[in-house]
Amino acid sequence: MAKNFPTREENYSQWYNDLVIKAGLAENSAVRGCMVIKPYGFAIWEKMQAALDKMFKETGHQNAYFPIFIPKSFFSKEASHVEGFAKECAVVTHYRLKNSPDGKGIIVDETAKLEEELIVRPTSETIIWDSYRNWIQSYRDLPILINQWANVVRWEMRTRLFLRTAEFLWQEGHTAHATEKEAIIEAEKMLDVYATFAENWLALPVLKGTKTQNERFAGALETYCIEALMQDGKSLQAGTSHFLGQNFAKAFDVKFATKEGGMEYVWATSWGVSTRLMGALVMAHSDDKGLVLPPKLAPIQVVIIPIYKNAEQLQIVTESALKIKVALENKGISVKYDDDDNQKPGWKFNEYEFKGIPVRIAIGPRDIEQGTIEVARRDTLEKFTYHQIDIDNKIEHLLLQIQDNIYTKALAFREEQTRNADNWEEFTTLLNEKAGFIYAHWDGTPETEEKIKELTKATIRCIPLNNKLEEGKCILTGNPSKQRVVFARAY
RNA sequence: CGGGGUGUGGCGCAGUUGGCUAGCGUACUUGCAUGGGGUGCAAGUGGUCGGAAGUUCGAGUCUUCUCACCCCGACCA
Repeated sequence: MAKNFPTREENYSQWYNDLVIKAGLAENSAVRGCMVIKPYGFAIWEKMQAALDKMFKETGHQNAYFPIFIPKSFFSKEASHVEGFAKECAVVTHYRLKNSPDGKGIIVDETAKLEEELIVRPTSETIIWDSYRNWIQSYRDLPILINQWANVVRWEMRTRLFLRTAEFLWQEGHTAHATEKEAIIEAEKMLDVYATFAENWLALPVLKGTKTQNERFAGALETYCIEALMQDGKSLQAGTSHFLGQNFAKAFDVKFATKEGGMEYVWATSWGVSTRLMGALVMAHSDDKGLVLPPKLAPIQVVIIPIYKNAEQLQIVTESALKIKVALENKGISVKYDDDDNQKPGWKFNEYEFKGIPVRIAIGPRDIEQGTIEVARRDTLEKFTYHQIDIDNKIEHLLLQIQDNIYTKALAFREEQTRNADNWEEFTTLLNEKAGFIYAHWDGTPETEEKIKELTKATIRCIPLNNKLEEGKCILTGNPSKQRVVFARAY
């Protein structure tokens, strides 16, 4: 199953594609650009959802659901929003099919043309703000803190499993506030939620920052983002949170009566993370032997493999194995006991390594005699012999250690791949040799950013929050600059 | 959407200037042995060669069209 698998060194992009497919996370479907998320991949996504959903609720948000279809006219109400998404929208024009007159298959019934065409949502700001108009009259109705879990469609030219697909799953938060300050605090708070999630669950260190004007969300006044570094030195935008100002309130005429009796437009935010996080998870931690999953997101945290020569031995081994399984499960650890007789232990070892199961326990007759088990950890590929006494606490502790180690390793990698460039030559040399994050001065103009992108394919990933101010000269134009920004090639 | 590449049992591949019954590895099924790092031996199942049309006595092989996927561009909150 996992043979003929390229190394990261040989072909990083092939390594990723093969890994996603061969580990059973997802596959391509009959529809171009759309993926099938398979049970193992979906189980990981569900764990992400559960953790995020809890964090959203803890910060006062409620879930709701808005339609997948958006009337075309809604879409054009916010000018920059339309401009940003128009090129990648799927459009519903008819609502009926009929048998083809020539008897060959089925065709669109031209008489069933929609009065107003519907856009399949690429994001839901417009349809949601159209509802908010009816929900908001007074400052007493604010804030509105809503999240929805949904699928969206963006007709991408070039797709890759999880990283960029035509249809993807995500959550989108849409909030409405009485004041600018409150909205900005909300946008920043949710960015923090994302960063915390990335670090604690995905074991992925992220840079928090704001986007430049060029990279900003269509319709936003400020876009906050978390950026993560992948093992090939490219950056991946892992989540965004937008301060939308009053743009959508004005477009959809959402006003509220203030305490003082005036009428004001509502302030808005939106924020989202998607199944792209699955791609980030894979690319950040996995190795040439397959997936490496952080324990907190692994659908199976521990696999137990029996070693035996005959039915009699299997029975004895199974008895011990199941005791361990129960003890671990009582600790809330998810355990699979694989007593499938069709595969040999060696085959299973490789298989579970490929699937990224954090901890593997092997137990055989020798262990039974000695009261031990063999424990192997996926992240370091080390093997240990543990006494069975107090095994639940030991494994629980080991899982925490693994989670921690995966994060530490990713952080060390990022630090190693983060450098300063003080002039154009240093900048291009770094980009060509190592990529990674490059802190460099930029004169602050969209034109310069555009030019740098043209010349090097590197973009400004973010302007870090709480960035250190420092006088310098733009690496391209030599114009004065007050701070370094983060450049990288990106997904 | 432009340039390049690949489509042959589930997966990975071979198949010569068109020629006979389309082959190999792996997986799968069965049996026996084996079992602490992808187990060995033996037998067996499985393919309208991506699809359509054409050239030909004869097409996996040649021609045209088409579809899908991969790589590089363009595009990408």
